[in-house]
Amino acid sequence: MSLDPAEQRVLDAAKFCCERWGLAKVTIEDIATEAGVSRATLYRMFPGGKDVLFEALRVRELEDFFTRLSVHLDGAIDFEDLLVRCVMHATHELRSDQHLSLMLASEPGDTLGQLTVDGLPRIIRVATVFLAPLVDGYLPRREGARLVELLSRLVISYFLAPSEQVDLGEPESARTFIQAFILPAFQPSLTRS
Amino acid sequence: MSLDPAEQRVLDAAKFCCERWGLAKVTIEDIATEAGVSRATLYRMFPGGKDVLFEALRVRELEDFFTRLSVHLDGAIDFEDLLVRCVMHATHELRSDQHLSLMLASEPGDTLGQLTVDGLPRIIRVATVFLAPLVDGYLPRREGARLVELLSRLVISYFLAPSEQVDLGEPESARTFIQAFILPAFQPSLTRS
DNA sequence: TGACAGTGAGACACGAAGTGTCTTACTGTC
DNA sequence: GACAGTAAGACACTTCGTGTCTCACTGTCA
Repeated sequence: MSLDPAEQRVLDAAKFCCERWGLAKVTIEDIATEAGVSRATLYRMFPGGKDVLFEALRVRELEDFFTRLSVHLDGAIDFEDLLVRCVMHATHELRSDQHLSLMLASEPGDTLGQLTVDGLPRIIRVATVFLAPLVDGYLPRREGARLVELLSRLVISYFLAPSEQVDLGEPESARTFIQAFILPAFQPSLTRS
Repeated sequence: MSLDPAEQRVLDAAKFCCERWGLAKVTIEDIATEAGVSRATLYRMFPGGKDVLFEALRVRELEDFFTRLSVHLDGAIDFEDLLVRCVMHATHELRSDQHLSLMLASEPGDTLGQLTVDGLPRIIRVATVFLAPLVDGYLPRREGARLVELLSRLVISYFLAPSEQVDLGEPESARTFIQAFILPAFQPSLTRS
């Protein structure tokens, strides 16, 4: 979870190299050089090499994402407001993520995989860790997890393929969407509004 | 000299791949795939592989450069005007060259080498081929070659490291420069002004 | 001063990937 | 129907990246 400064530097270097050369062309050597550490040190920090390193990078990025998101959720006045803020600011975060758009442009296949197929379980896991406490007041634990998963899938889908009907980055549109498709499904389980 | 369309496509692909991944990371396979030809065809076109291919690319870029430059030199009214236009538009070309600035940013070492150490003789050679006919009316052949070499070196130097004193992209500054440092050296050899 | 943890440098074997050449089969053209 | 040009892929060879290991060095604590 908590990484020391040297490990953070290595992850920064990995991110930088990845933007510069693309995941497919980066070598451990590139990252070590960029981070100013030796290859030996890098393997000591991330035993398993490239896979483990990029796994750690994705987890860090994801945690940063939800940390930034959480800031916008604090002032939510009720359940509906919480969900609207959630999908809206998550959408904004995704749209303004430079690294993500670079990766989507240069290596669509892998990056899409990280958002949909291979990476989605992790996204949902981290989303649940961060958001579950916030919905805990409104829904039973199990229902909360279902909700977080549903919202994660929807936000990603609407981000990747924007809809003519719905723009989850717009407050009104997001509110209408939440009211129409989300709230009804969870109304029966609500412990308070 | 004259390349067929397929060879042009391969060179375009090489240029594109080079911008995307950098010279160090590009493979012959990447270029062949990008150009939509097989590796065998690529080796038939450029026997010697990567070295020969990128050599051909540099020559083509250089010829394009001087072809574009020549357009601006046609209306020169006298020797001084010719030289001023020459350094000014060459400077403009260099400054607005997207590919060049990408390469300078991503691989400064190699790119600088192509402008100064390894690549300079070729630059001077091509410059002489293109510009000698234009100065032929004013200077003996041998003096013309000396002049072209001198100007090439100066334009590149001022492009790479801009001066506080001189901006060869500015007409007045370029004229003052030519008058002060170039014309006096070649005045004695002038066959007409 | 001496144990100690962390690091850089580099050797090493292994496997993956890129290279350059070749053969074969296919396609369109004259 | 000969022909030129090409894609595809097999091939041996080389280079490069990987993961592990050892050793020497450095700064930090006792």
